[in-house]
Amino acid sequence: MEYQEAKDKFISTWGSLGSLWGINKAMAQIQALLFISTKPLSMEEIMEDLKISRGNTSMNLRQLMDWGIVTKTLVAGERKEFFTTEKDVQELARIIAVERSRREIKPVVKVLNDVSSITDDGTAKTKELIKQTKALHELTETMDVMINKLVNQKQNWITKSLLKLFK
Amino acid sequence: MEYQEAKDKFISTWGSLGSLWGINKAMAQIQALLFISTKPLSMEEIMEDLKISRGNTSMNLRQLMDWGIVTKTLVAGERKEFFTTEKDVQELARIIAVERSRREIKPVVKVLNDVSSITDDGTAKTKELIKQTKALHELTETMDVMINKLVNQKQNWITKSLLKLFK
DNA sequence: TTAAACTTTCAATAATTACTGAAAGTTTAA
DNA sequence: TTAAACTTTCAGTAATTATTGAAAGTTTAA
Repeated sequence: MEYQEAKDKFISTWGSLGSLWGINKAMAQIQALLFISTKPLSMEEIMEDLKISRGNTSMNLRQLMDWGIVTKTLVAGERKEFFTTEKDVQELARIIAVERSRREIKPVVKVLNDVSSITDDGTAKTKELIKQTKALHELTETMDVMINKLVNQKQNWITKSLLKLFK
Repeated sequence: MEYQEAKDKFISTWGSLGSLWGINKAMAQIQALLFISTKPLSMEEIMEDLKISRGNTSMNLRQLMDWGIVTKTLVAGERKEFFTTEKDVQELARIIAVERSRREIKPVVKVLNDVSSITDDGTAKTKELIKQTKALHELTETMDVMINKLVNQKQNWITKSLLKLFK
């Protein structure tokens, strides 16, 4: 396997993986492309490399910037905009964890809390609903706390956590 | 908010959440319904409650069984099949974690390993591809190991882990 | 056996989600 | 200013994914 094949394989795998963790294919592919690029890329270069339209590129770059994963970079002497992604995997993982917590987990915790707080009318089904959603609420919240604490350890957090868990 | 409203809210929230962790809406809704039910439910009851077709119900129940989250239960004196879901949230979380590791993480680790093992032809771009995919490989593998070890602690694993991490 | 009760399969279709491309908008250099 | 260089927006369309429903398949009781 030589460069081009390996590159394509990486980008397409990362792309289809994206949908699993809640971002779309193009978004994940753009990030992947930037991740292995040796220099900032322009919209033009991204479109050409991934064979996607200008509109699509623009929209997905914006989303990546909203996530805080990609940033605009100025290149001396160039008028157009260039883009780079966070290159440190641990930092990348931190950003993603925090964003997912904010976007996905927090809203769910809220709903679970609301649902589990309905008044107990004494019926078995109400009791079961309360009991189960309470358990889910507690679990989800614990996991969210865990993620947010882990992530605050910054430097080398994943390895550090692994060590802590199994020493 | 009384029972029916709370129930609907829970089922629809869980349903839309499903797509975030890689299962479809109907599948997540069926699981949610079983999760708060006080007794095993038949296909008929599930269809009616969620207003989905027989075919859809059948296919998604199968998937839930493939995941190991839902099981068939026999009800005395009844010919048709009844279904129940794992009721313990911690056990549920364990099953999901293990399955996701197997279905999603493991294949990615393999691709990353393949890609990062290409021969270094000395060019900057090849060096960058190798370096970055190696870093990603290492991280992904560490996280996978972490998940699998955590999950083997069985009883009360989430709370235990939280304590370990922050004592 | 057979036929009723039930479940599964799958082609057709609906619903959702992603993508394009051209027009509108913005910025910058002259 | 203005016009070239560039980016964003968004209605239309394409691609993907989920759902239906009816036919085929299976099981069980008589």
